Amino acid sequence: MNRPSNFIEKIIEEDLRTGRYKKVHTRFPPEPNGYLHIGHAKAIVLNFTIAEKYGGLCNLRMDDTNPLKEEARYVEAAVEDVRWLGFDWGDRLYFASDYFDQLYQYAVELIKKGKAYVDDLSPEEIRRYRGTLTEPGIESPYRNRSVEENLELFERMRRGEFNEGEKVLRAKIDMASGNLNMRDPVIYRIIKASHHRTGDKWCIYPTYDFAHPLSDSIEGITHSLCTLEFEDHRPLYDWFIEQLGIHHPRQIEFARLNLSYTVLSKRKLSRLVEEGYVSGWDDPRMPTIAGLRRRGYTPEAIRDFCEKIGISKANSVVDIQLLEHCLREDLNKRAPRVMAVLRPVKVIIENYPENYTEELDAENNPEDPSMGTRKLPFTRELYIEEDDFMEEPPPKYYRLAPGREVRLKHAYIIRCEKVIKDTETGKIKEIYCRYDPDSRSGSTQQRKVKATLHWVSAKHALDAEVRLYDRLFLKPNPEECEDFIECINPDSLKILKQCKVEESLANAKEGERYQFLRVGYFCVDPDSKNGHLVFNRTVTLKDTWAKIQKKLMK
RNA sequence: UGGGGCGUAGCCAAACGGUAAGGCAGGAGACUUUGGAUCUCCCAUUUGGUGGUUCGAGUCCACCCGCCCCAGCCA
Repeated sequence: MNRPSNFIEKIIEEDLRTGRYKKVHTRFPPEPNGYLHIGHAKAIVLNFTIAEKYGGLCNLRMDDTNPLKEEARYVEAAVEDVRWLGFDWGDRLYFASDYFDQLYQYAVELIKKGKAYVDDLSPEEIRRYRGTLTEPGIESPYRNRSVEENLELFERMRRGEFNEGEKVLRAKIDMASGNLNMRDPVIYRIIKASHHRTGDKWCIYPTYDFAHPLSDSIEGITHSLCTLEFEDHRPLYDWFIEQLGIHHPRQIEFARLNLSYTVLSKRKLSRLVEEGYVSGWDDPRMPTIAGLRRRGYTPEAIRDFCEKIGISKANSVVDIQLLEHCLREDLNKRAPRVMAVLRPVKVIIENYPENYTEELDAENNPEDPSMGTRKLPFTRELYIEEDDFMEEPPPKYYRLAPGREVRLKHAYIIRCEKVIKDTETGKIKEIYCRYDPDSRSGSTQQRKVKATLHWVSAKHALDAEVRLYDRLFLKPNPEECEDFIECINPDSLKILKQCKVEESLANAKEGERYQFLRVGYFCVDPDSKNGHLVFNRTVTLKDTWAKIQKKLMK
């Protein structure tokens, strides 16, 4: 077995060695109140890969203890996302709500042991009685009710005899504890709402703090991996487990993921969706798994990223460029190359015969010859990219310009003879060139030119819509703005409708990913229909000219 | 000022008490029929600080400094 790759694996190996646990059983426990995002992916990858590495299992469990916030559509989305990432939980898709009967019994047991009581204090009173960070709390006047009375009251709570907020069940621990979580936390509350799974069976629901550790125990989880903010809930979880004398998982906390130029809190992501700043949870600018998928990310790239960032207890912000690096690295190996011209300008090859089409061979992926080749039609009239021509080229600009020669990818070397401009706007309308018939790609002649351009045959090219996505936020830390909404990048989406793509893309299917030569990686959006191609820009290629330009600007 | 954590490069992150891995970003160059990819080289005399223990300290001890989390009947 490989060496432990982080502190959690070290602990697990120690536990296995000392016999504290005989096997490893983890779980990924999302609350179905929103879509899963890249931060969840970190936890998913961690839990599933650890289970696999140590020959154990990982459950998928919905922590659905609050019917006010949870919805079935979110569980469906979560299931789809985890599966898409490539993980398998067998038949172990569980729900905390499956344990409501058991949890109720555990609560009754605590009452019988004198370790829980029904409190009549209002929410405001409970808050006031809790004390502050520096002062101890005050015990509720209802704290010392008899076991019988508590049992009866709790049963009546269950039967719906009280209103929401009228009564709660609290653990009886220590109102003077320095750890606020131990100051008699609420473990059951009255919520008269129907639950997405249990319907109207219950009107009292366990709190997360009660349900979570006990659900882990019920499932026989050995290592409960969670984020740092639950570190000081651990004594409470241990307390429940010990009072009840049941299986004791070991909780280990790690730092949650933060990513530069993005927000990863469900509250903020919901706001982006609800207030319409994005088109939905799966908008390609969203850091949700669904958004990344629609953007064209591969599960492999996301998993690789999750492994590269490591696991520790230090709060950190990972540079989004690392995610993009993992993406490019994966796509470079697998994406077929095609030619697409985003901002077309016409090129006419004066010395090329009219009404003549030549079929040129083009490799589908220079990184992987097994992906084969395809035929590309070459004709007298082509489109090239607007930025690939400059009438007055600055230094270090190697592309087409009057009198300059460039190669057309997979085709010939052309020389620019003259340009026709729109007399009114001054915009370049047509570029007239001559080609060198002896310079065809693959021919023995090896003339060198400084640049190679991508192109499409005007007659054959297909029209396409291309959506250029950029980062959603302008600042590395969107929290810097008073309201993170003000940090939104107004140019995070640019739609280009006049793009020209090579005809081989005619049957491109939803979700397929391509490299548009020299431009970037793109994938077919679900909005794409027969006769109306829509591509999303997944990520650009590294553009060294852009870098040179940036430097010259300074 | 109570409790719980965390400080190793611009960003992540390794390092039985034995002389600071790796990745990203950045820089320089080679190569190139994608200015892509690839390749080569550079990028911490020092681990928040100060003392101490030790032949030897990022690792052990003491004190100090800084940052994060907790006062939901959210998770």
